[in-house]
Amino acid sequence: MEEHMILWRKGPWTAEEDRLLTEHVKLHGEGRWNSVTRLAGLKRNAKSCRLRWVNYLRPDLKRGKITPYEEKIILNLHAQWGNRWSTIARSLPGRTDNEIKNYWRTHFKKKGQMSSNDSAKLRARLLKRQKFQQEQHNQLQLQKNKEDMKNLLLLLEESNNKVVWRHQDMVHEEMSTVLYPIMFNDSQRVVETNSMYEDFVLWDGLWNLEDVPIATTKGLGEWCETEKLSPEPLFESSLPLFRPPLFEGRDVYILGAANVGKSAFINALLKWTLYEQVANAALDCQCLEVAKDNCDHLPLEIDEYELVDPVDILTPLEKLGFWNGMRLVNLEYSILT
DNA sequence: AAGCTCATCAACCGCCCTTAG
DNA sequence: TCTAAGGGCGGTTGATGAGCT
Repeated sequence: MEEHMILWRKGPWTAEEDRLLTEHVKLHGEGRWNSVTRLAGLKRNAKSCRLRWVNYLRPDLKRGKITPYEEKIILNLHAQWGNRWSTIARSLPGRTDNEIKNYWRTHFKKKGQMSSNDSAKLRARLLKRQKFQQEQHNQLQLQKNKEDMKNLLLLLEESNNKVVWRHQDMVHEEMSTVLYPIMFNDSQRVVETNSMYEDFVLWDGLWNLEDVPIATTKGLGEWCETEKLSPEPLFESSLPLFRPPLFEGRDVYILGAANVGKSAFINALLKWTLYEQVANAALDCQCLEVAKDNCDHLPLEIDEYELVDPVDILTPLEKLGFWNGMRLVNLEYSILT
């Protein structure tokens, strides 16, 4: 009854009001906002107090601009959840639903049709990612075989064995000899199994080999032995160190360095993993850490050093074709989980 | 310099859900 | 079971400042 007689203050909060509210919360904790007015001497209603605390005074709030990485999270989550701002905010510690909502409306809402297109693309991305993850899950049974293969690779590396490549003659010199590993010397092990074929379907979908604009003289389906990788030491200290990518909660990271040559990349892949595993790793991880240096092939803007969604790299690369994908070796990047 | 436009964001509003009595 | 209080959430408004003409 008494409350109806109170003229609640509205509008911007003063420093004194902030101080009173902060003191009150320190003493009594969050909640019971209706009592704030009485106990703290504020002429604000309960909702106003709660909002002020939640959106502005809370000590764990992150100040400053939304980072590109946060923006990508917002975009992805909005594609997934729509306008469920509080749900999105839970994935961004220190950011409030109000802040995210405002950011979205400011930066994306007005783009109208374009944003809906983006949203559709993002949904497609998410579906694609989910598909990859599902594929990966389905292929867990094959994991052991791949682990064996990896071990074999290590053995091969040590014994300087021959590697069989799938070769495509490339017009561009840069692309003339880079290959992706399929199988090993027959004497060691032929890994052209159904599972490998499925893996290639998967990989081919990622890089869209059929869309490679550069002519090849050998058929896409043609397998041939072409070259042996260099027996010299695989890595200098600054060269990339690839670790076996994911698989069910295992740490995944790929550390690269600037000016990494493609052979080093290939060797690294040979040393540690298969392409599709790298692809899955990239798609499965949260972000890539990308440095500006030597990433001019990246299909997105990089400011200094930042985290990006791997999909933002891989999806455009998919359109460029497999060989351009190899340019990833020129990046300094890491995959984090 | 003045006026206008636009972006930004704090704050408010109304609806809804949960919970306690 | 009903009701009111408390609180969460998404949509909207309005003040402010920066940039442009």
